[in-house]
Amino acid sequence: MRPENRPDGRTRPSFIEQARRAQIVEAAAETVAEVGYARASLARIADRAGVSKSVISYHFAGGKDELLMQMVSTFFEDTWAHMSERIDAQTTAAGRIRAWVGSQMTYFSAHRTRFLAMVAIVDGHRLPDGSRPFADGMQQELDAVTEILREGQRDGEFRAFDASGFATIIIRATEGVLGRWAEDEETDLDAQTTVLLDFIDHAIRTEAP
Amino acid sequence: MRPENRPDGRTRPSFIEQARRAQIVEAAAETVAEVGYARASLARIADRAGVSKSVISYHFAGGKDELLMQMVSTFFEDTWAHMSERIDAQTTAAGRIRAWVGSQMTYFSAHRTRFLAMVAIVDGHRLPDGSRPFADGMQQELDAVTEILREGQRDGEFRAFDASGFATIIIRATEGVLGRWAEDEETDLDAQTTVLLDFIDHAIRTEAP
DNA sequence: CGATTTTCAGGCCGCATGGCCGAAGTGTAG
DNA sequence: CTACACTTCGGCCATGCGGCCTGAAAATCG
Repeated sequence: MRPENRPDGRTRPSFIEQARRAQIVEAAAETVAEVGYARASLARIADRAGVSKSVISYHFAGGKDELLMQMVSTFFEDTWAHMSERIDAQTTAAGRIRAWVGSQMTYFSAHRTRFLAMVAIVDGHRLPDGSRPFADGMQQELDAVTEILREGQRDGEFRAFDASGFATIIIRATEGVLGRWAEDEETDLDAQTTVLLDFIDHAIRTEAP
Repeated sequence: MRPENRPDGRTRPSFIEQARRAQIVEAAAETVAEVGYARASLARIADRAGVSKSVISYHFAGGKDELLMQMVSTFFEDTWAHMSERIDAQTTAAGRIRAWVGSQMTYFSAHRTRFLAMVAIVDGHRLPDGSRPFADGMQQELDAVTEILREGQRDGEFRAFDASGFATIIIRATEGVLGRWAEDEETDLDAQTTVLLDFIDHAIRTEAP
C-alpha cells in the first residue's frame, strides 16, 4: 500500500518518489508525442520508462488521468516560467507581444517532445464526464494577451482593432507555426518566428501617417 | 455476406446503401464531435445511428478506418466545392485570399459538427503504422495559398514577405478562429471573420506610400 | 406468388486496456 | 541484526474495443 502521509503535509516526497514521477512523466510525454494520445497506453508508457505498470499506479494514485494532468501542469509551469521572465522584461506592449510569441517559440524549440505531448493531451484528453479540462487555462491565456493588446492601443502603439479577436488570432497562429515545425523537422523555427513577428507587427501597429 | 459487384463497376450502389452510408457517416461525425476521437467507438456510433454495429461493418467493409476516412473525404469535398466556387470568382489575389478565409468560415458556420469532427479526426487518426493520413492534404492546402500569395506579390498587391510562412499563418489562424467559435457557442463568427480579414489585410497588403 | 439476393440484429471472439492485488525486494532506523 | 516502511514486480481481473458469424427479416425480381 502507498504511504498516506502527504495529505497531512507531514513528510516531504522522498527523493525516489520525485525522481520516479519525473521519469514517468517524461516517458509519458515521449510516448504521447510518438504514437498520439489515443494509442498512449499505460503499458506503452511503462515499457518506455523501463518499469512495470504497477509503478505508475503506485506513484500516481489517480491513475492515467492524474499522470496526464500532472504532465501538462508541469510542462506548462516550465513554459510559463520561461515566457513570463521575458515578457516582464519588456516595457512596451509591442515588446510584450513579441516576447510572448518569441519566448514561446524559443522554449519549445528546445522541447519539441513536450510541445507535441501538450498539444495532443490538451485537445485529446477528456474527463469522465466528457468535458475538456484545459479550457480554463486557454481562456486565461487569451485574456492576458487581450489585455496587452488593449494597453498598446491606449498608449497609441497599436491601431484600433478587436483586441480579443486579435488575441485569438495571435495565439492560434503561434501554436500553428509551432505545430508546423513540430511535424516537419525541416522547418527553420527561428526563421518562421521572424516571419510570424513580421506578420503580427504589420497587422497591429499604428498605421504610417 | 456482402455483394461483390462494385469492383467490376457493374451495379450502382443501391439506394438504401447510399442512404445508410450517409446516415452512418453523419452519426459518426456527431459522435466524434461530442465525445472526441478517442471515445468515439463503433458501438457509440451505431447506437447514435440507431442501428447495430454489424450494419457499419456491412456497409464499410474496411471497418472503422474506412468509415472515418470516408467521412473526412466527403466533408472535405463539400467544403472545397463551396470554397473553390467563391475563390475562382475573384479576380485579384487579395480577393482570393479573402474568399479562401471567408468562404471557409461561412461553410463551417453552417456545419459546426462537421468542423469539430474533421479536426478531431485529422489530428487524432493514425494508420496502423502510426503515420498521419491527412498530412498530404494539408500540404496541398498550404501550397495553394502560398501560390495565391506569390501571385499577389508579383502583381504588386502584396508587399514582400515569406509567402510559404504567411500561408501557414493564415491557414492556422483561420482554423484557430473557427476552433474558438466551435468550442464557444457565444462567439459571433461573422464578426470574427471580419476581424480576421482585417488582421490579414493589414499584414500582407502593400504598405501605404 | 415464390425464389433469390440484400440487409440487418444479436451474440460471440480475441485482444488491449486501466486498474488492482499479494508477494517479494530494498532500504533504513533502532 | 532486526523490524518496519517503502517500492517494485508479475500476474490477474472486468470492461470495452473492433471485427466476425449465423440466422432471420426485408427487399427485389421473375
